[in-house]
Amino acid sequence: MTEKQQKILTTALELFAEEGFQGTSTNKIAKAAGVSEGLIFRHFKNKEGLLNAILEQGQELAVAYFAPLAEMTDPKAILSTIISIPFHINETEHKFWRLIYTLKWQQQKYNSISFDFMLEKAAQAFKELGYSDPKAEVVILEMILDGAATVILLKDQQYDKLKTLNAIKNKYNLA
Amino acid sequence: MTEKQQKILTTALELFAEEGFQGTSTNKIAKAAGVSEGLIFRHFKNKEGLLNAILEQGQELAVAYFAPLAEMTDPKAILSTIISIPFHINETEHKFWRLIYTLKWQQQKYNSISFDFMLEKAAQAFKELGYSDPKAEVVILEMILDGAATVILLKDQQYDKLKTLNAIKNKYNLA
Amino acid sequence: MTEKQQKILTTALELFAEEGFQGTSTNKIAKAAGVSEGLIFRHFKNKEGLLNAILEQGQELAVAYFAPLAEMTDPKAILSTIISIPFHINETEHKFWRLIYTLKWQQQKYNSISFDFMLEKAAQAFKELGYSDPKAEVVILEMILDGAATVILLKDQQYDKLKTLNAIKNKYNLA
Amino acid sequence: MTEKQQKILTTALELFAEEGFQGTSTNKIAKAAGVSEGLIFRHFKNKEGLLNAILEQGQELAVAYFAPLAEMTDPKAILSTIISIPFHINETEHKFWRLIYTLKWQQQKYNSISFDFMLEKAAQAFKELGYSDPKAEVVILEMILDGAATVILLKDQQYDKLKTLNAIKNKYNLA
DNA sequence: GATGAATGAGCTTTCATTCAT
DNA sequence: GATGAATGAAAGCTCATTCAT
Repeated sequence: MTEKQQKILTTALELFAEEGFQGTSTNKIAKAAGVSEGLIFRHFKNKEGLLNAILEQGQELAVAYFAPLAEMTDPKAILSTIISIPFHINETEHKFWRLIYTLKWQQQKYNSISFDFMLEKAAQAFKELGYSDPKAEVVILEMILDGAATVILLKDQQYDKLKTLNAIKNKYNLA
Repeated sequence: MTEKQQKILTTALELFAEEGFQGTSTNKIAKAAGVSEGLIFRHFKNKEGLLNAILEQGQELAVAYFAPLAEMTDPKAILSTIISIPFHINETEHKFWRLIYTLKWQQQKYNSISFDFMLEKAAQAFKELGYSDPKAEVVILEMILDGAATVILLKDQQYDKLKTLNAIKNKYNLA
Repeated sequence: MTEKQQKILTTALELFAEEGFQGTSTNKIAKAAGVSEGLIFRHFKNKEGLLNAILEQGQELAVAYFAPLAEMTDPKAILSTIISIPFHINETEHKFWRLIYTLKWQQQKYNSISFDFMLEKAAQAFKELGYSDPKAEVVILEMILDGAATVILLKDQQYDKLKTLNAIKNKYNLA
Repeated sequence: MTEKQQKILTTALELFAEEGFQGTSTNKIAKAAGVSEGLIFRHFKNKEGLLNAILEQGQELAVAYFAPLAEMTDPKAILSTIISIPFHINETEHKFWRLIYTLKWQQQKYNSISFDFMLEKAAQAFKELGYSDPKAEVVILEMILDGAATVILLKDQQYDKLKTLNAIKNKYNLA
C-alpha cells in the first residue's frame, strides 16, 4: 500500500461519508487527494472497488470493537460494553461509521458490517439476568444502538454524551 | 394535480426511497411512471423540485402524526403516543419515511422534517413525571425513536412489533 | 428514423470503414455528423449498438445483391452473376463492404454477412456444368470473390475492371 | 534480443493478429507476456515501435518466401511457385500473415509487405506463356492470392488445401 | 535490464435539462 | 398537457507513456 494509495482511501472515506457514494465523483476524490484520477482506477479497478477497499479497511476496525466481548462472561459487563459502543466513536472512526450508515440506508447490498455476533451475546446476557423476554430486549437494544449512532453521527449540536450513556445504563441497572 | 403528475410523484418517492436521490435518474423515473422525461421538468421544474414536491406532500402526512399531541396534557399519554409513532408506520407511509431518513444521512440540507415540537412536548412530560434529568431523557427518547425507525424501516425480517413497543413502554411505566 | 439519426449512421459507416471501429471515437463521429455526442448513445445505446445498426441497414443491401440469384436456373448465368458481384460494387456500397471486410479480419464475431446461400447455388451450378470436383470449385470461387473484393476495395490505382471481369468469366467459359 | 524482448514480440504478434492493433492494449500484452508494462516501452519506444519490430522480424520471413523466385526462369515453375505461396503458410507464419492482412484493411499506411516484385515476375511469365492480356492476368492472380490468403487465414473449417491448390494450378495448365 | 507506481489525455457513457412540435 | 429529439456538461474509465527505483 503506497502512500498515495492510502491517501485515496482516506480522502474517499471522508467524501463518501459526507456527500454519499453517488454524490462524490472520482474526479473530486482525485483532486482532494492530490493524485491523478487514473490512479484510483489503477489501484481499485473502479469506484465500487474503492468503496470495497474502504469497507475492508474499516472491517478490521469494526472487529476490534467487538473483540473484547468474546472473552467476557459477566452479563452486566457485556451489556454495559455493548451499549457504550456508539458513545465511544472517536474522530477517526466517526467518518467510517457515518459511511456505513449512509450505505445502509442507500443500498441494501451494503449491509457489510454484521452485528449478529454482538446481538447474540446480548441475548445470552439478558437471559442470564432473568429478563422475561430476552428476544424483545435484543430488538430494543438494537434500536438503542442504531438510534444512538444516528444521533451521535448526525447531530452537530453538543449534548453530554457521558450523562446520556449513564442514563441509559441506569435503565438497565448497569451503572 | 393531474393523474400523470401524481404518478410521477408516487414513482419518484418509491425510487428515491429505495435507491437514493442521486442514485435515481430522471430517465428511470419517467420510464417507471410511464411518462415522458420532459413531463417531469414541465411539472416540477427540475429534479430537486420533484423532491421538494414529494416532501411537501409528505409534510402533511407528518403533521397528521404530530397533531394529536398538541391537545394532549396527560404526560404518560403524551410519551406513550410519541413512542408509538415509529411502530405505527404503515405500508403507505413506509416509503416516505425511508426517504426522509435516507436524505437525513445523505445530505445535511434535507433535515426537512423537524421533530422539535414533539421533543419539547416530551421534555415537558418527563419534567411533570419527576424525571431527575429530563433533558437527558429527551435525548434518549430521540435515540429510541430514530433507532426504532431504523430497525423498522430497514429490517426485512419480522419480529413482534407490538411486543417490542409494549416492552419499551414498560421501561417508562406507560403500559 | 430522424434526419440526425440517419446522419450518424452514414457518417459512422464512412469513418468505421476508413479508420476501423476501434480507431474511430464517438466524439469524432459526432463532430463529423454535426450532432452532439450524447445523441449517438440516446439512439443506439452504445458504440457497438451503432455498429449493429449500420450492419442491419447494410444487411438489406446485401440481401438485394443475392435476391436475383434465387430465381435463376441457368448454371452459366448463375456463375456469371456471382462472379460479377464484387465488380459491381458502386460508390455507395463501397464503404459498407469495406467495413464488412475490415470487421471480418478484426473480429471473428462479426462474420455478420453470410454467403452460404450463394455458394450453395454455385455448387449446384458447377455440378450441372459437369465439373469433376464441384466442392473444390466452390472454394476457388470463394477465393476469387474474396480476392476480387480485397483488390477492388483496397486498391486505389485504377485498372480495367470490366476487362478483368471478362478475363475471369473466360476462364469459366461464361463470356 | 533478450528472452523477455522476444516474448513480448511473440505475444504482441498473437494479440495484434487476433484482436487488431488498436484493439490490443499494451497492458494486455504485458500481462499476457508476463512482463511489466514499462518494459515494452523500454525496448520498443512505443506501441508503434513494437508493431514495427514485429513487422521487421516478419519481413525476413516474407523475403524467404520470395527469394527462390529470383533465380527461377521457367515461367510455369514461376507461376506454380507463386500460386502455392498462400497454401504453404504454416502454423508459425499464420499469425504473422493474419496481422499483415488485418493491417492492410485497417490502415492504409501499413502496406508494409510489397508484392510488386513477385507480380512483375508473374507478368513476365504470363507474357512468355503467350497469354493475350498479361496485365489482366496479373490482376486476376493477385486476386487469387489475396482470396486464398483470406480463406486460408480466416476460415476455421477444413477443406482439402492440396486439392484446391491443384485445381487452381490446373486452370493455368501448371499441374 | 526490469518493475510498477503514476500521469494526463482522451474515451465511452450518463444525465439533467431544453425545446420544437 | 405531453412527447421525445436533442444538447452539453460531467461522469466513470482506459490507455499509452514516463519515471523513480
